[in-house]
Amino acid sequence: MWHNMGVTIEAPESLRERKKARTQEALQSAALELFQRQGFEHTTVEDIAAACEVSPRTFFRYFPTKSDVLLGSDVEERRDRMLALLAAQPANCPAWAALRAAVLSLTQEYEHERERIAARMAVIEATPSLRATKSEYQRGWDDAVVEVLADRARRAGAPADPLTLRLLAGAGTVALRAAVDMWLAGPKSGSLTQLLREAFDELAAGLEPPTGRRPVTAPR
Amino acid sequence: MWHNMGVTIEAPESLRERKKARTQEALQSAALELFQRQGFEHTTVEDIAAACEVSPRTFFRYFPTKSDVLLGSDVEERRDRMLALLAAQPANCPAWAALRAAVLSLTQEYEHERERIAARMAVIEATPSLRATKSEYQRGWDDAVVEVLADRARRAGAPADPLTLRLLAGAGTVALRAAVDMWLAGPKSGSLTQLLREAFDELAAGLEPPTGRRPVTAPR
DNA sequence: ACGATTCTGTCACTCTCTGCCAGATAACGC
DNA sequence: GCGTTATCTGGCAGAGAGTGACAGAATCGT
Repeated sequence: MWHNMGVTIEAPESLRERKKARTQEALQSAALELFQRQGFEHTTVEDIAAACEVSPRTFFRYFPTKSDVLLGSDVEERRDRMLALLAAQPANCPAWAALRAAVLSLTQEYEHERERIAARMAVIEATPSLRATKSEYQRGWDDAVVEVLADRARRAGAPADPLTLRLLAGAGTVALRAAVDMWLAGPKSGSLTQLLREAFDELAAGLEPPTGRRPVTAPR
Repeated sequence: MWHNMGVTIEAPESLRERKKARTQEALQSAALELFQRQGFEHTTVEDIAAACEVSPRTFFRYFPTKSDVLLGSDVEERRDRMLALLAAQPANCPAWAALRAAVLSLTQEYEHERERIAARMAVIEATPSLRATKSEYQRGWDDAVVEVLADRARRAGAPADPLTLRLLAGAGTVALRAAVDMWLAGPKSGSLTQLLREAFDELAAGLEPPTGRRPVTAPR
């Protein structure tokens, strides 16, 4: 009875659950469409709610802020899976390699939904306030990675300099962000996995070129 | 006539200019004090304006948003000076060394105002929306650094892979942020200059430890 | 079918931020 | 000095995000 085209639909739960899930998704897709068409700032919550025939008050029962209709939910879920994967790496595996492995295995499932991610990113990049919110999400990710890495080091018996930990986590974020940006910039850039490998390897190898002249110091 | 304790006061400009500068500074310090006492979110623009005996409407003539009273102006000025310094590095100086030199010479003047920076940072760290705005500022810095580095590479005749450029700029931001965080965490951490040197050197040397076991890949 | 639970809409409200216009104040020419 | 002009300020009105409270509707357990 709960089959569709031979694909089993997930458990029907209750009528309430289904209705909730349906309006939540309706709000998200209506919001994305309106944001793409007329921009984030020029779309009011009233517009989104009206498109779903729902009161504005109800919108805020599903999403704490207007931004969260675009940024929330699945991002955090994936982040948690990544952190779990990082924590599960063998204790004697070096931190950077563990980070690299966790990120790579997480982003493999991104590969097939470039379209959707690109659409969402386009809205975010075009809206300063959304860029800010996204940055804040990433910062939370950084802090969590620092925590997990500190745990790993503690468990392995190494002292774990806090500066080193922050540099590791921050470098991981930078590698991820740079690779995703390149990946979304055009299909010619290659696969996300390949770009990620390049980014992580480049940072691992170090940033100092073999040789060069000494830099000048500040004037006065 | 415009001397005070033997120190020459800057040009008096006009009466209007002086009044403007005075109320702007008054708004900033009143805002900081109120933010520290009762938090950013629980301080209304009306509060700040009332503390300076000014209408709320006037507040927004000095600062486009409530956040900008804490984050604006001098941050951008210092950023521009840093970018100019980076652009002025010799063309054959490797990018990472140039970045390091520019950041180090910029932050030397921070060394003596730890108190003020720490106070401001405490408010920012305690307020998610301010953390987000700060992250957005830093992102703008990243983009500008990428631009300058691309210019340098173009001028030097090198191809300049965009991924490498982003990694360099991002790594610079990470080093700066990590060092400043450590510096503000406690006076025992040492001078900011020393912390910055450590951070830049550590990233330059690379993140891969000599050896270790291979990481595991993702399940399923 | 009937209470209990949960969801939704309406109303009222705070706060940020903007446009508009009238009045105050400083700058400039004479 | 005096009048003219540019600039600054305050008050008013309003849009939009977000929140609390309450009544009614839908759904759930039995």
